[in-house]
Amino acid sequence: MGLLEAIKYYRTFEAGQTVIWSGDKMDFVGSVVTGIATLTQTMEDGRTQMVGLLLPSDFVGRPGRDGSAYDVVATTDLVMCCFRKKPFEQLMERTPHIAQRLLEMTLDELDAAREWMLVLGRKTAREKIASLLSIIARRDATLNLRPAEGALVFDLPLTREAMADYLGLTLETVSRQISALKRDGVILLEGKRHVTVPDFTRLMEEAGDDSDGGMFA
Amino acid sequence: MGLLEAIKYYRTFEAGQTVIWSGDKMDFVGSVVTGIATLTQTMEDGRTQMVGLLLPSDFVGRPGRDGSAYDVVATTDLVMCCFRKKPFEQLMERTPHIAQRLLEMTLDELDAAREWMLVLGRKTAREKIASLLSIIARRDATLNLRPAEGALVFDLPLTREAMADYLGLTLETVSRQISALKRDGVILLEGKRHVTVPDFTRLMEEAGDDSDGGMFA
DNA sequence: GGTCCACTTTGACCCAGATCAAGCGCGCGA
DNA sequence: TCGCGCGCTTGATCTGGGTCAAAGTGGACC
Repeated sequence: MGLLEAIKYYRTFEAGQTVIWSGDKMDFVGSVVTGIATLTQTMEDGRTQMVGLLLPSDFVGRPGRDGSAYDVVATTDLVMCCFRKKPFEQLMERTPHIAQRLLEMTLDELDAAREWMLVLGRKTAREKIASLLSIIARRDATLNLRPAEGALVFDLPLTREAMADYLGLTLETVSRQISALKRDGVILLEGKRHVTVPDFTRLMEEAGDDSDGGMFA
Repeated sequence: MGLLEAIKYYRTFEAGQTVIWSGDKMDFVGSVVTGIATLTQTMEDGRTQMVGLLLPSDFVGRPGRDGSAYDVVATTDLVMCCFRKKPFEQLMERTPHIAQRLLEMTLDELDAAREWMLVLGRKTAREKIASLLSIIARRDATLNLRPAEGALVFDLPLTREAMADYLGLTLETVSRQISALKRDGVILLEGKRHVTVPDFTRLMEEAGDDSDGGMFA
């Protein structure tokens, strides 16, 4: 929509910077252009759980709600494309296709969240790590249009601690399980972050996700 | 919308009956009228995780997808109001407000799913049980328009096993923690299912949710 | 080149919750 | 009325992952 073009603007954030604090008023919505951000919830005693991983093209914000329910943090340098909420909402009223597109994206996110509930509730630490790696590998492959054949290679966009927050584990357990997967030849590591997956099917099996890799677009 | 009225029909299911199997083609969408249904995912080795609890007014199905990603099971006798998918989708094209309303509901579900990710990933067994009880109490109170003051009374709509599936626990742990909450006076039990919460604030504290009970509409 | 600091790995030990195994109680059908 | 079965409780034991502690990277900045 050209109309959206007219009211958009860009914001940039440095790695580590908080985009929005939970509870803050949020007067814009937007989407990630480049970089990675996370959505996290925190309990009073400091326990935290990541509830969303925002990659390029993902939508941020909630039309019809004033405050953010989560902390949004840039984990890498981040560029976002933003729209002030008011005009965006008005535009949505007048342009049905925006709501329909947004509905589709939200349903995708809901599916991802439910997939993640299975991971959090029922998988072992090793399976959790394998699940996260396969999701990152898959999304990375689709974003960069690399063929999902043979060895997959990518960089982990998250620290061990962020992975732990995503998976409901401690950073020590994350580190141990990654070492174990490396020892067992499921992955190869170069430095701390650069991962090679020689056999994606093997990784899927380790994730307990067997069957094929359907499920995600 | 009167147009929706024109194409709706009702289906009933008995407690325990499966409404849709994961992977099946689903040629309708709909919403719960009375009774309770669950959305669950199952791994090949039989581990299961509930990923949604459908109470009256909740929407089932996904416009724009053919198969169901989850098992949908009636846990009580169930009445659903259904629309064949094709006409519903066509109607959605022509009637923007339906998509907007659906978007709102989906965003609410997404929030609930994210809340649940915190429960699954970071809470202790006792906190998980308290969280589930407080959610059921809250939804029950809003549905039945009882004032949320003084003692809350409700019936558990789930077996211990279903609660375990929701919470990522075993049914033994669920049973033990419910006994513990009873012993500590957080709840009173009459029979296996009838619960009285003498002090809702206390329950919220046990859930680790402190602060007030905002969050849900 | 050195030193700092944030990130990571690894080890030793412990505990919440899983697993395995009996029993209990209540509703239902014969 | 009896007994059968399903849902639930309770106990004993085991273990995956948490906790606490210490050391190993490596890159950024002087």
